[in-house]
Amino acid sequence: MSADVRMAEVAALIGDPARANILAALMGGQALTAGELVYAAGVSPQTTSGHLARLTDGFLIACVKQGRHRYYRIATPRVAEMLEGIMAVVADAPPRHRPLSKIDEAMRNARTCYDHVAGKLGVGMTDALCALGHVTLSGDGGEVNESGVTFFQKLGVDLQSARSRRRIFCRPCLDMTERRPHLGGSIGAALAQRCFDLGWIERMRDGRALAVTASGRRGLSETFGLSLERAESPVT
Amino acid sequence: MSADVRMAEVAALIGDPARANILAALMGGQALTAGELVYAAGVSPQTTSGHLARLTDGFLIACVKQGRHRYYRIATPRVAEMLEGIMAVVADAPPRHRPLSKIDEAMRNARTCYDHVAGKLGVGMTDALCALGHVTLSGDGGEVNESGVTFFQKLGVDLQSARSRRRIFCRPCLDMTERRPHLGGSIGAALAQRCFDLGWIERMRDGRALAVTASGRRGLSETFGLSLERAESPVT
DNA sequence: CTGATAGTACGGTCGTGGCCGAAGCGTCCG
DNA sequence: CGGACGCTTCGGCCACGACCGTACTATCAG
Repeated sequence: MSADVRMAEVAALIGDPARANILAALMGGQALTAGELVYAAGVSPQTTSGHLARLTDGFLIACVKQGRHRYYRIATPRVAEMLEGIMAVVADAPPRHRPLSKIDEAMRNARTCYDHVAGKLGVGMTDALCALGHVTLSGDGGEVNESGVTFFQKLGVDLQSARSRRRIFCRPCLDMTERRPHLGGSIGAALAQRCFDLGWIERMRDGRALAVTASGRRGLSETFGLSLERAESPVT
Repeated sequence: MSADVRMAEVAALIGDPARANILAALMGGQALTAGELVYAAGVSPQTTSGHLARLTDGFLIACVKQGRHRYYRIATPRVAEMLEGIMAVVADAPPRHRPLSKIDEAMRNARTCYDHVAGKLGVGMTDALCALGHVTLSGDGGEVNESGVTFFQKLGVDLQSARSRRRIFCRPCLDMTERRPHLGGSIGAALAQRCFDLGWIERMRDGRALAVTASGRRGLSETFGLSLERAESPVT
């Protein structure tokens, strides 16, 4: 009973549009300053500050001071997973009025989803991994096959740190825009990290959207057999 | 952007105490009548009815009419997983004021969590499965080992229907009261179902709490090596 | 020191939404 | 058919909380 009340409190924190915008922005995986979050929230600085304080009190986000800036980030991976869960329900249920074509083209192409890759690129890589038999995804879970272990090691993905305890974990994360699963979990995070390290993808200046570099285009084509639309060239 | 607004809408639905109580009650896995949910919600029938309408509109719960009753249930497994995610965050973060000793003894001992077993019993079974090497759980995922496949088959668990696509899925679900993971996912559901079929556990009259029967005590002891406290005898 | 920028705290206004009483439908029973 | 029951709809009351204007506290640059 008491736990239900706490559930309501947490949900109510997420249930305000301004706060939801803030959390969605932070789901990009980067820590952002209060000022940047003012822009994301779409309300005044004072109001945003209040929201940030409440989210911090509720342990949904954490704050570090740095000079005269304060950087906010999602508090824990568990919080990120919770938000993914909500977004999955949202993406799932409703052919509601707008089919949300207002989302930025670059965002739909490639973006981060907390700590892994989403959008057309994320779904494409995931499809390739499944098609090549490296990974098997079911409706609500998945696993890395033998060939996948070899594949990831050859690619230089750090499987060690991806095994949070004993075994690599791998799970589908329903893509908000594509309405199909992309690779999440610790293996998804490790793969994304490796793509950054290889210089295949870079964050665009708006933070969450990703640009595929020239070497990335080559690498992704050779490794995953992906041929990417011209659209992802670093326009901005 | 538009997706964030929808996220806020869904979260706001959960963010009301009365509605959170309703959803928590339905997380027992059974469909309940509006009348029963009035009791769970803790508000008047009219108000509850309004809440039920809003939850239905938001696709979080579904309703079937049956005679003069209306049975409500969680709309989809995805919604259930979302709620589990929120409860995991709640159970995770806070040593808040009350260490919630107000929860019913029977509930803490054994209860359903949507479609699988939670509480001391659920955690106990899960620990046993891990200790015997049948199942491996990591922080955010898990898998059934070779010996586990044999074990479950011998127990009569329907592995076929537990493979939602190709492979059995298995994941940890953070126990609200025990603060440790118990077995969730489709394999958790199948195991719970088998325990019901074997007559090892039964729902107590309040719906969510479970009673371990005499044969259940025997079976759980032989199969999992669990020795249960006397407390779970069907008191009510 | 002054001025500029980043961020927070306070106080008052206002709208959304939760709540209940009363009343309205369907369903079942004798 | 009349009445009880299950549940919903309607209307009005009230409060919580989101919002902004103003004012305040850090940090940095010169």
